[in-house]
Amino acid sequence: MPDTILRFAPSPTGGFHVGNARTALFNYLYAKHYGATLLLRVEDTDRARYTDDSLKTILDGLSWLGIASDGEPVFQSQNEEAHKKAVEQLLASGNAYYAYETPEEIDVMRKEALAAKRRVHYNRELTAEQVAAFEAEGRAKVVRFRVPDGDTVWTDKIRGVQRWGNVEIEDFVVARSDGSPVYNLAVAVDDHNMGVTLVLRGADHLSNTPKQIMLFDALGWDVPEYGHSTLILGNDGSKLSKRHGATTVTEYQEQGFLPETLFNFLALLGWSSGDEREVFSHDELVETFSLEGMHTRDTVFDLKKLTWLNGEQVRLRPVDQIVEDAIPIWVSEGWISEGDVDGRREELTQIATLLQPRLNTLDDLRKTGYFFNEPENYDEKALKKHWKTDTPERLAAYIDRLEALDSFAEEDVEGVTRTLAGELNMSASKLIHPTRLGLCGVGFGPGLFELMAVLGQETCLRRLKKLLEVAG
RNA sequence: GACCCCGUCGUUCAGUGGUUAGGACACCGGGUUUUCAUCCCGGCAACGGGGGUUCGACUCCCCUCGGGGUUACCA
Repeated sequence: MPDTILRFAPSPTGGFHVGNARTALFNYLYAKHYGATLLLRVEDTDRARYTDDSLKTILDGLSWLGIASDGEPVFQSQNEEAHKKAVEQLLASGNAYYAYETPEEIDVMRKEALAAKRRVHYNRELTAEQVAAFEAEGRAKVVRFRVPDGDTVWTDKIRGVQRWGNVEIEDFVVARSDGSPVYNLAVAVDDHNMGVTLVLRGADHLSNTPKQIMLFDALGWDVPEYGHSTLILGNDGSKLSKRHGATTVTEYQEQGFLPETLFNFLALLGWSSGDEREVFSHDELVETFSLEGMHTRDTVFDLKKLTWLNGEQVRLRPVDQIVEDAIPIWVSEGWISEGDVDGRREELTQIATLLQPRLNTLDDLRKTGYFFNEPENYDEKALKKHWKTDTPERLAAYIDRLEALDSFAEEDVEGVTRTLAGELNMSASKLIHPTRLGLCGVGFGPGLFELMAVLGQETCLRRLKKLLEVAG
């Protein structure tokens, strides 16, 4: 049994759409799970829309996600000779012909075809005189594939037997009037030349498959196997596009989602393990993946679930990794500088430890300025709720106690807090809430005592005194 | 319009002839906690409809309805 060769064939004409990323992921998982080869082919034949930037975005996205292909990428534009040769072969064997219809004529033919409920019939049998006349006229000609009679059938690895009546497919263009190859031809030729044996792609390619199979047949080549996964939908049920919000890997990366989250989430969009597990690591996914788990039902991209999953993945990361994630964000906020990092690593690690359980996205790290700066104002709601008439007096007493502490470790701070509360015959929360407000400016955050220990005695005292001044 | 794909809670996955139709996200309660988050407990909520087949259908078949995709000298 020959090795399975897969390919991922993005077209660098824009961002790295999550749907494409998912296709890449399924190919990758298949390759890793079943021990196949995954090739990367860059479909750069649309010169008008191609950009280097887009190619870089896709390549960066793949490596960010941890999706590696085997060997060097193939650039479709460099296979033009092979494409042309195939077109000539098709012409020579009578499987393709020159068509001279003008766009205007095609327009009319389409309307007729629509009215007659059939496909467009192009003139397949031009006489030598007609050809000479068109040439003399200087009419442009394209090469069209002569779609044979009968059905095109394949057994889809995901959907089972698929049958298309060829009458539903009009003679499609394989080479433009400038001689350049059109998509389906280029794909068939490249897949053949790269030795591709299994094409795994989205359901949006379902209608291309019979065309490509016919091309393989006409060229006398072995037809690869095909498997078509689902479509990713927006929340209104239509194919996920810009109007639904973020659609590219890059955007999610920028919003603070982790690569392992996308990797995990994308896999769940069109595949499931069969059991109830949903949180997977890279290795678990490779191990658990199977073609049998692939779905045929389109799935909606649920941002809420992605966010939840990201929280799960954040909690799975080692805290040192969270520190690394946080550093560039805190630097960009101006809270720390690159130079600080090495000297403050222990402190930063403590902060990350407190933050990790309550992070949904890395972006949440941008709301943690109180670890680095004094609050500039105090949340009004929290102030109203926790600032009573006797609060200043109690806080003053609390400050005295804190000032007297020799050790500012978490348990010492907690001890002195509870002791004072006991002496004043009140609940510790009467101290805790105003203190949090003074330290953070907001009414929520990590456990107060661990927070205070990380901030340190001096900082806590300074901030509490300021609060007393401003609010008291 | 034609062709194709799909049809279980709002979303998602499981269920493959006999189940109180299960899990997750979201949502709503409750517990834990100094707050938030985490965590724990509980609740809400679905087999689109109609015919068959069968002793028995969410599961099989047909029709219908609904949603989506494709219908290019884009990829």
